[in-house]
Amino acid sequence: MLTKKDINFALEKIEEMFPDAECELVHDNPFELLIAVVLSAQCTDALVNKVTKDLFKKYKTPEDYLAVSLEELQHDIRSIGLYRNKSKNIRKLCEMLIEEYDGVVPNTKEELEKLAGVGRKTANVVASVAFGVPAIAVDTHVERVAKRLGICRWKDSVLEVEKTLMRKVPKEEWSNTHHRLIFFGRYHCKAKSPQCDTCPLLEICREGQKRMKQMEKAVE
DNA sequence: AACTCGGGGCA
DNA sequence: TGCCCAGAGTT
Repeated sequence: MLTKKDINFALEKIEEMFPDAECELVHDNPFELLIAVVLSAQCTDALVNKVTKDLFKKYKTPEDYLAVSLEELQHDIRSIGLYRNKSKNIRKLCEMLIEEYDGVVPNTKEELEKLAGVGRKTANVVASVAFGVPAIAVDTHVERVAKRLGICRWKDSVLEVEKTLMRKVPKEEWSNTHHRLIFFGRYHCKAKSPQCDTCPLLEICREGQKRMKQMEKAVE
């Protein structure tokens, strides 16, 4: 298992690789960010941004999403996929915001996660990006990277990955950490083709060293 | 713990 | 043209 020192080394190296890693979703306010992150499940930020560019001109408030038919909302977000579930969740989400929070997006992870369509990952992203709450959002990229590097065990659940990261990373670095790991996972430590041969983290990476040894054996 | 939703991106 | 995916809800 990696030490805190190793992880700090890894995060510094990743920051050198991706100095401007940050949330790529377009958002002018917490409500728009919340909608954008809910829509982003299982599709790229670029695709979400393509949809929200027009969506946010048409829908400004929770009331706006409830003012149109479900079919109309589905049509407006259809190009991102999973649109039936997401449109229903957004309507429910907006109802809850109006009922329980007077139309204002709550600013804690706990309150956010209770909203429809909002899981732990979405709650953490919104809390940290919109409200500056210390949080580490663990998506498939972060999970894969943490497990490959050896920050946690392969069998760990997403929740365990998050807890381990929070334990081993200083709190003031939490909000930066998930963006760094997401970028690293997306562009370098890819699911199918990790680029270990050019990776600055190789010296501390459990999976990377294993792969390089296999490469050497294959040559012999 | 496994299954479902889904159009778009990419090999 | 077929495979996979920046999650969350349901069973």
